[in-house]
Amino acid sequence: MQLQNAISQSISQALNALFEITVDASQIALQPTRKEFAGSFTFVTFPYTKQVGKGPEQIGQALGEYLKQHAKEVKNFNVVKGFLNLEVEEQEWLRLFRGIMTDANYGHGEPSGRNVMVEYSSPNTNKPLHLGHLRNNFLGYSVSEILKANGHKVMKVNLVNDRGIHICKSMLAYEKLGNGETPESSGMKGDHLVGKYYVLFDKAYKEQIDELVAQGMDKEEAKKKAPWMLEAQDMLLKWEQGDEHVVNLWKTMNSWVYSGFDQTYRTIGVDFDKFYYESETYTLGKERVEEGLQKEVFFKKDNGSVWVDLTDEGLDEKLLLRADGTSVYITQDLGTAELKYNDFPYDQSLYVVADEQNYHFQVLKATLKKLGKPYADGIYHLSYGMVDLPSGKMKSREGTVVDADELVQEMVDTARQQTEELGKIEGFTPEQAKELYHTLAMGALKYFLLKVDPKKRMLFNPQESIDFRGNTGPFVQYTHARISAILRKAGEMGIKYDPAAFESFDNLHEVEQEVLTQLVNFPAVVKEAGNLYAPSVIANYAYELAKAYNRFYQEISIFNETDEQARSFRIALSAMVARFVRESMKLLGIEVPERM
RNA sequence: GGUCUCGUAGCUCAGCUGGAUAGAGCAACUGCCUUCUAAGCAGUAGGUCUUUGGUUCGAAUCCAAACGGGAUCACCA
Repeated sequence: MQLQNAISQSISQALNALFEITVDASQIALQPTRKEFAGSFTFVTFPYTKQVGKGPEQIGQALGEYLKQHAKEVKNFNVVKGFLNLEVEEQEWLRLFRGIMTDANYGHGEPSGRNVMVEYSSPNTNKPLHLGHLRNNFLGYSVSEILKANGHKVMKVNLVNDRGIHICKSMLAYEKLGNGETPESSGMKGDHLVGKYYVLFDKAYKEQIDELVAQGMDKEEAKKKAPWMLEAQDMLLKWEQGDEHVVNLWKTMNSWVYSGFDQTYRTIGVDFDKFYYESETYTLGKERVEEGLQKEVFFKKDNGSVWVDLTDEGLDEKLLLRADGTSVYITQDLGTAELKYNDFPYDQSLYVVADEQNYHFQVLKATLKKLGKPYADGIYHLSYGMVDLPSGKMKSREGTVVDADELVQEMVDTARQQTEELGKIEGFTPEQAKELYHTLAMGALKYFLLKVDPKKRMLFNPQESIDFRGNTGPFVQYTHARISAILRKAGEMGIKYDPAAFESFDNLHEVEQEVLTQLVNFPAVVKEAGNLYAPSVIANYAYELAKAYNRFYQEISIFNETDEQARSFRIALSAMVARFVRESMKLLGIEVPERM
């Protein structure tokens, strides 16, 4: 970073000295030099030909000569067409490297003073988590870590969707068919037990519809008139009236689900600073509607329903309150936005929610803007695509889902199998082995879901289990394990590798240079990932870093090196790679093993 | 139909605010373990960057249109 800035400065000066044109250093973009050419940074001269009145190669030559003389960082240069490739003095690289070694905070932004709230997970309490939720959870957790690394204060929240007709469905089915079954009596995890009754409801409901249709009823009509649907609606009404029996059932079943979720959250390694429950927030928002009516940014229709007109924003009119005065989905969100802001005055509020709700969040933001809320601008919908199966979209009700707990278990099994096949399990206690399998399984899974741009839909094929080779989590983890072995050995041999141990080393090998370039990039990568809310940027970086290191590892021997300074440098380089692999993976919520 | 979004190798995906001959992994094929962990490394092969126009010295990248996939447009959540 500083290196590039220094060179940009010099180029700015050179342009001024040679051609008498003024270009601010911040406007001078350097790009990494392509592998085929000598050099580290490339400056493109085409854009300046008009201003200067000379050809691109001429400019490149003149600039190169000037920089070689005047810029201490520049060792040499070459010009290919309009591309000025600059070779950097090795001492500069090594100076940077020593700086990184002694800066424990390297790559982490200074405290920004900005507050960011990240809402993610936000499950329904009527069914267990599935693969789609995993993408959500990993994204939310990782983005939070990345934002923290950028110096922001982050609050992770989970808005639990614990009320509504869908919850009543599983409650009703349980009452009808449950026979007092409990997680203890059935041996099922609580969320799975409740999910079972949700599916049972749907099955019975469909049969009832078919029956009514067979009796000659219209299908839409049948959907509304099916007996269990009517009963579920009745149950919802009772719940809202505080009916003791219904509320108790609700509490019981919810507690089962929560203990199930807790277990899953622990397993997958995500957590939250605060929980909101929709059962406590669903009445909020009506004051906001009232406020909007007073400010005359909302309007009332003849039947008493309240609307906001967003046609100027390219959206439609949107209902905010029903004619009977009850709230709809968006009403609640208006309320919770205010509640969240009061709890934690944020500069930004991220909602990690699937892209099927893109429209909803546009409306939410536009509506809060109409209300003149100061926090409206900070609202950002971090939208992500569905995870598709080869058979198409996942649907909980139809049972065509990849269950999160099952998937994790399968990954653990695969990890065990692979490790055993490779014979890498010697010297592990059973506990250590178990821990390793879990680390690898979660590494593979998280990396798989996070390396892809969130916006894109992605395909998951359960038949082809997630890979442990190539561009994967375990590949990166493996690199860390390898380095750990080296560091252990260096420790046993008593080899020092602090900056003083390679003080006069200055003979960088090409592959070492590449590793170093990657290390130097880390802060820029963290920043970019933070600006874009993109864990994929980090994942790709971790992969590139690991790849560069593996090449170095293969080509250059460390312990057979007779030059002590060179040997120390290589160990130090390894140690730094391990450190930034670990830090990158931490930003993805992935742990790295010492041995594997 | 309106709006949003995606379209890059057989498959899954990278390609930052436009730059050189478009990159990885998987799958296929070739080499490399008596030397720091082969979950690795090196290599071969695989492309009309959906199409057509535009802007530019220069376009996978920006703009427009078309085509194709997906989402959404409820007094559901």
